[in-house]
Amino acid sequence: MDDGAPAVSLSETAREKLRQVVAKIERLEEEKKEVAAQIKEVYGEAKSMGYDTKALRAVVRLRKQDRQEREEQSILDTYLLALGEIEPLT
Amino acid sequence: MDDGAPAVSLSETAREKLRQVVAKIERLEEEKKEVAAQIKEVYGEAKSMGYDTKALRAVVRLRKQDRQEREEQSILDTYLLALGEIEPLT
Amino acid sequence: MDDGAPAVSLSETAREKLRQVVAKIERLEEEKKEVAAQIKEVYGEAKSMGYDTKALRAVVRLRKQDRQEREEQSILDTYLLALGEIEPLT
Amino acid sequence: MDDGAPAVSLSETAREKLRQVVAKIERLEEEKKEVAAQIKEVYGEAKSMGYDTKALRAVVRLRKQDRQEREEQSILDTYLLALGEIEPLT
DNA sequence: ACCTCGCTGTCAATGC
DNA sequence: GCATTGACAGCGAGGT
Repeated sequence: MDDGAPAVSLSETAREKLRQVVAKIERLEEEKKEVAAQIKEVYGEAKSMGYDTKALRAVVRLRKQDRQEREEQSILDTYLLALGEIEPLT
Repeated sequence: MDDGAPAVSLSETAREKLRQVVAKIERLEEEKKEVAAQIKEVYGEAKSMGYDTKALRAVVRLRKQDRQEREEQSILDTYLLALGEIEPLT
Repeated sequence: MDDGAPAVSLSETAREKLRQVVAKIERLEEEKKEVAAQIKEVYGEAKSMGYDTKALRAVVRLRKQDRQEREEQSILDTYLLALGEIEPLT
Repeated sequence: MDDGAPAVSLSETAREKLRQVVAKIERLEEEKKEVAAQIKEVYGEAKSMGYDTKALRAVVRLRKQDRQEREEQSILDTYLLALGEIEPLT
């Protein structure tokens, strides 16, 4: 049963703090939404310029993957180097 | 470096087992696809009978939500109350 | 303003028909859900048999792609080439 | 057959334009990522202050839903009424 | 360490 | 036809 009554009460101070937290999150989510809209816009413009959107997305995706793989590799190298498993380029 | 050569080999038995697993998954995905097609079909028939498809989908969606939403409500109420959500949104 | 009152009324016959349509859709969606659960189950079993689930999913995905794909790849190559991401065949 | 050779070539001008488009998208995605990280951070801080993160997320989600849902309700009510999901205003 | 859940990004379908 | 919206699969974080 849920009668809608909260199980606990919050002090006014706590409520105020909570409000701030939620407000901050919502503000940031709004920002994120705007940036997402801008990205969409760029794809839209590209499309109306004759670009193949799907391929364009694929390019961006692949480049991201490559970046990640390289990143992982370099951390890995750092570790291996630290462990003396590989030699630095002399 | 990845020369494309597998790091390990599978016995014939293991290969056979793998084949079976993949086959089973693919068979189930096929089934799922068929059911999805049937659903689409029903909406199609409904539409050609004059139903407002969008509204129909909304009904189904809402009924599903209603079935779900019946959890965590208590703690939630505390927060919502604190945020003044019990009052109309300004 | 939405006072919750429907804009139009439906005859009893129409209501009955509507009920049937919704029921049929919900039944099919239930089926679909079950099949999805079975797929998940297969992956689960595979995992507990020592399979690398992520790799397994990749296999299934690639096989599906192979079945479909053999398009757009050339546009993609064009883009990647333009960006210097891949090398032309010399 | 896909031998990896692009079907078409791009002029230098076109290549430059493509580069710009991709660069712009990547820059915006970077921004989005940063904002997402900030959001995550806020949740993290909230948690270390003793908030129930799950509930907090639920609050944010519900408030978003509330802001949205205020559409199509009229036709919808007709259908829901027919299905006995809601009662007519007596 | 595993598992669940939520989020994100992609793809297809529908309406304008 | 394009734009919007919804569905789905994949990934990652967080909790147990």
